[in-house]
Amino acid sequence: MDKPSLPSGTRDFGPDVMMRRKYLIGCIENTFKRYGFLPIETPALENLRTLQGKYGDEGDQLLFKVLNNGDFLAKADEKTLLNRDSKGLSPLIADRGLRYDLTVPLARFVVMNRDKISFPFRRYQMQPVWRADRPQKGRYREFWQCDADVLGSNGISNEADLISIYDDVFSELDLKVTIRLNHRRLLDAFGNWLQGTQNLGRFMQLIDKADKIGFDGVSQELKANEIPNGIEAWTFLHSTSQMNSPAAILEALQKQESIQNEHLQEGIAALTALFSILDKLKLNNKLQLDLTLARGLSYYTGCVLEVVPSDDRIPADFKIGSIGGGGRYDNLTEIFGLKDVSGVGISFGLDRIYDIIESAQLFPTNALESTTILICAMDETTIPHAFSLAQSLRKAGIATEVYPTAAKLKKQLDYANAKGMHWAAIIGDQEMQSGMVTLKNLQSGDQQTIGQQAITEYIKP
RNA sequence: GCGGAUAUAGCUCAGUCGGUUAGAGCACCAGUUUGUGGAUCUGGGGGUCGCCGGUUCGAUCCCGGUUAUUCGCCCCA
Repeated sequence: MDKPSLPSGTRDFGPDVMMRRKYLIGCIENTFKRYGFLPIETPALENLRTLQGKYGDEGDQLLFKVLNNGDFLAKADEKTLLNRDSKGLSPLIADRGLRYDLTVPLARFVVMNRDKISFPFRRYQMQPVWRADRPQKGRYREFWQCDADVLGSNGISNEADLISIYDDVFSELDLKVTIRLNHRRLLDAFGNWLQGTQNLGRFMQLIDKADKIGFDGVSQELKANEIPNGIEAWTFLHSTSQMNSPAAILEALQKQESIQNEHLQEGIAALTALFSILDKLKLNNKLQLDLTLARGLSYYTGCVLEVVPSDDRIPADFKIGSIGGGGRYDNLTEIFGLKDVSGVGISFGLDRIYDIIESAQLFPTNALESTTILICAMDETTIPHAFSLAQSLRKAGIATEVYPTAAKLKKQLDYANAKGMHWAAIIGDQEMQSGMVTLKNLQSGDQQTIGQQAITEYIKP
């Protein structure tokens, strides 16, 4: 018999981990609801046509494809087969794939259900996604995203709402983060200076690495890639980003002659409006207008957002990258045949948030609580009685278990301890005859014999 | 797609400069006279030392391959 194993990049979650994941999920979901978002779910499988071409070339390569059923090779082209041409063959044998994120499925959903949706459509979705990436620390092949998106509204106030959600959730989780913000239009404005959109795309890719390789690293890469005016543009961007107020940054952009065009004005107008709302909100976490933030996903067209942890309690060597991201995408539904629907959304990377909070030991201890009381029967004949007591406790909202056999008391109490229970109720001959129960506090060790009705009052804090 | 590291009990890991019965802690089971636990004690079960091949009288240990895991790079949550 083979040893059982898991596909790489996937994990089982035991009860202790699940309790904490549920705590995170609950916190995020409650916040989404508080902002008026409604849930949807979509299938794990999507048609590959839906997924392909939305995430850039790199993204396409990371799609998990699902082999067709039936005798698919019979229909395959002979040349392709004989040439062992994987790229040519794959469209012939795989029509479906696992979803890569929740945004593209949302766009498909909205297009298909446009008649039932009233816009602006505020939906949230918390489901696993899959990427055929090389697993490493903080990177899994199956991981959860928790998304909130607004579709069908251009208003920049939506961005303010979403930033506020980020702030609320991480405040509630007691994790200090920095929310980075930029606008694609501001970067688009650099197109002319860099002499072309291709250079601009490469430029954005390179400056996005600034956190990792620093100012000089990016400069070297720009030089190596021979981006026209790349160094000049980067030097300007970098120094401008150092300024501490958004107003100062926007002003500096206005003064830079090489980027004067309609893109720049559009971006500045949007951000000015956004900050006029955000100025009225009290945020607990740092919000940073960072012109070097580009973000990889190719469908963003407006604001882009990213959340990075910035909490002192995280061990210094625990580096894991961003734990959330989002932005505005103006044309995503158009690909599926619905024009003029702008979308904006954010995503929480549940698994990374878990890893961070675990590393900083910020999970509340009560996130682990499970069963409150164990009923221990001393012999088989008292088990039915134990069940009737359990039923009344459960009706009172107390999580109750009956130990399934009349095992030795030591064993039953060991079990209660292992599950972190607070109470044990012991029922034997003595209790049966008197109609009482021996109630033991497993933390203090105190115990007393009391009437069955009194238990509920006793246990409830 | 590229590079590094690792692979021994259910888990975390020792170890053998190549040599007879491969160890520890945790977990599990049993007992300490049959109704009192959360690090009492005693005992017990459990391993073709990842897989295939080579060197050798002899390989868990050395060498080659392979697979898996893991950490980086690319990219990303």
